Amino acid sequence: MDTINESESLAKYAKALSHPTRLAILKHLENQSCCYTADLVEIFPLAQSTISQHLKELKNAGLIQGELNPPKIKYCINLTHWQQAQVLFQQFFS
Amino acid sequence: MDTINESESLAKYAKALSHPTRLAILKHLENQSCCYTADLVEIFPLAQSTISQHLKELKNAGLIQGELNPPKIKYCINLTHWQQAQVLFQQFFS
DNA sequence: TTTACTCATCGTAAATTTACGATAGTTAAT
DNA sequence: ATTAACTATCGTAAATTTACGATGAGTAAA
Repeated sequence: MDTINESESLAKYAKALSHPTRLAILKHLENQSCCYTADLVEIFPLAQSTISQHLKELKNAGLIQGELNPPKIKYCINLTHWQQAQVLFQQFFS
Repeated sequence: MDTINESESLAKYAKALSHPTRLAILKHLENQSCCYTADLVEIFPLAQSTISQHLKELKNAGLIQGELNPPKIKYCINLTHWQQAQVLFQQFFS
């Protein structure tokens, strides 16, 4: 990956991490490994649609992935991109 | 620092890093150690006011600091907060 | 004091983000 | 086929972000 794309990817990941709710969702996914939207709606004082929106952004950034488990959707961390983000932040700060 | 403040700090740092221009500014400061606003205006195809705005956000996030060097202002990385951010991201991804 | 230089701030417009309630879609069970 | 459960999407309003040009503030030199 060239420098330009690295920078764009890093900005993309940083944006995904730039909201406390999304950080908390990721933190929760780290502990639980996976969870459903409804679990998060119970935890956070936010509407279901708002949680869904945050999940969508995390998914678009590549940090999580949704696995169909009808009628639920099980969200997990996307380890590949997660580790890529880890490396990019690490490189950036070193 | 407790978990709540850590999360807020991390979100704040992530937000500062969430724009490619700001990433590039920080990258440049890493290499040059310091620079002036005018230097950045020459490098980036953006108005001076826009650069100044990005610098203000980086300063508010604590990642850089401005040192008066009249009539210029020399911007440098704030090593204390920089390292704090580094640790927070590192902790988050581990 | 005037001029020149550097940078911040103001005012503003367009785009994006964040939140909500309401609605639609999907699948399993009845 | 209907219903129930779970989640995404739509529509929308308020807030924030990003960009610009214009203006203002501060200092050094003439």
